[in-house]
Amino acid sequence: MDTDRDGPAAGESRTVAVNEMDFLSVERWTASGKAEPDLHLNAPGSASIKKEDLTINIGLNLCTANAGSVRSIMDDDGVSPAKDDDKESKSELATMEAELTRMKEENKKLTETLNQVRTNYNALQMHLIALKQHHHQPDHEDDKVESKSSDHGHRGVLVPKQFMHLGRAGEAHDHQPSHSRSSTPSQDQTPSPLHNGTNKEIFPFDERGEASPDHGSCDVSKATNSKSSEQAQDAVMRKARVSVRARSQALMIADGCQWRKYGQKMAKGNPCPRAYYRCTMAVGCPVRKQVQRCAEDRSILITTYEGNHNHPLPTAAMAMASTTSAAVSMLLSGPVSSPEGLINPNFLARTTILPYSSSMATISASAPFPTVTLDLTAHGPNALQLQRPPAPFPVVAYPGAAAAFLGAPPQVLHNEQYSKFSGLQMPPGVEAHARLLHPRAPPSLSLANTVSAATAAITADPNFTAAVAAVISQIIGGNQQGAAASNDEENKNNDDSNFEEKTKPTAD
DNA sequence: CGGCTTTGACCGGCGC
DNA sequence: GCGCCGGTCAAAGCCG
Repeated sequence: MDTDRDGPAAGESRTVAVNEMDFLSVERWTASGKAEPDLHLNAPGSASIKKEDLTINIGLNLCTANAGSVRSIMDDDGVSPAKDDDKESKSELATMEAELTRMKEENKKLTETLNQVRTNYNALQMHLIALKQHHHQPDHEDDKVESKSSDHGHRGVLVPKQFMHLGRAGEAHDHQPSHSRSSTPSQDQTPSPLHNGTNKEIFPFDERGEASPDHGSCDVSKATNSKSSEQAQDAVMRKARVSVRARSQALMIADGCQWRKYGQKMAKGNPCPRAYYRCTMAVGCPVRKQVQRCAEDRSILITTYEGNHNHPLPTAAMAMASTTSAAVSMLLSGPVSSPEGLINPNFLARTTILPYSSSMATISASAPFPTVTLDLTAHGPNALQLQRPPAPFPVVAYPGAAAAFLGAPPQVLHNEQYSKFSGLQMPPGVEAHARLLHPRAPPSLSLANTVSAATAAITADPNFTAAVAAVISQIIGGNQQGAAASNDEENKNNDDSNFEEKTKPTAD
């Protein structure tokens, strides 16, 4: 209880009451031994928060920590030192309870403030990145950023849409013409319940991928044409997808969502028909998916997701969703020129720590739209492929692959998930390496690591569908709902078992 | 009877 | 401008 009184050495940072909001819970101890607020958003280029925001830290921790933590914090503040063996503590206890209640109420407001801070942080980072991009590519990149932000100036911040909202849900607010008919449900959908009001939440399957305007060309002159580039950009924005290749004999993989088939077409170059499904778990959910067998190997089922759910997902769905969303985050992170196209340096840097993934990132210039391909069938180095348009994304690079995911609820990927990953599938030393790269890794540890681990785990298991269910669901789904995780345990298990049951006969 | 699948028609984007 | 192609619609039929 008194441990918090003795702070670490001066200048040393420590984390207090690690919890859902631990990425904000950093104190810096000064030479005087006094903890002074030094809050950070745990992200690349983290932005400090003003001193008055210390209340965010305290309030949030109070609401999530146990009573001991509460007492510790209060001790630090000298408000009401609790003494368990003292009868007089009764009144102090009442005071503490009142204080706790007050802070819980305050927590709601602070959470909103926090969301705003995060929004502003992302906005600032986007702006910084845009400036950096401008520094490296002064010809045209910034023009697009500025034109883009001016188009959506009603949001009040200079943030490329690409990173603020990856899914189709944003279309309703963007007043963009849809490529489909105006009567489609996606046009008038309501804001997602998962949305925290910051206009930047990344949903599971949130992969509109607002990206390159000139996705089919590197022509600079074309890029300087703001009008045409915007149009092309809009087209790509709607099209970023996540494709999952899985070896299965089933009609489609069980991903935890309910789907309704609304069409089937014969696609060119593939004798197998392509089936079109839309999510029916909620009215107006814009998520669609295409299911098609691979022309070369018909035992491989290719499932392509597009759009973002406007409803909470079951655990099993969250598992796949988180993984694919993470992949999208990487896809949309910063580009780096390569002879073949574009490679995200963060992705490479992080994925290559896995022995399985020495060359996981490959670029397909044939992909008309940014597409992440999670190849769950491969046992070789190409288990995870990134496909993006051959041209650079016009808006900005996003140097922190995980940063996009920071927009998602922090419980999506978290400590336990990471440790589960580590314990289950990460090779020895990899986790240590990862932590070396990211000393405070768990809360926002690179998505690349997560996906890489998932891919490695899956590819290491010949029974890949069982691996998908058992590994990803356990890792991500087990904690995806924060406090509800424990309650979901049974559901998770059920989902997992269902998943396995559905897919088992198909997994070789 | 409601929900789902099937399937031909329709629409829009894109390349030539 | 035309044709190709991907994606979607919607009527009809099926199923529990």
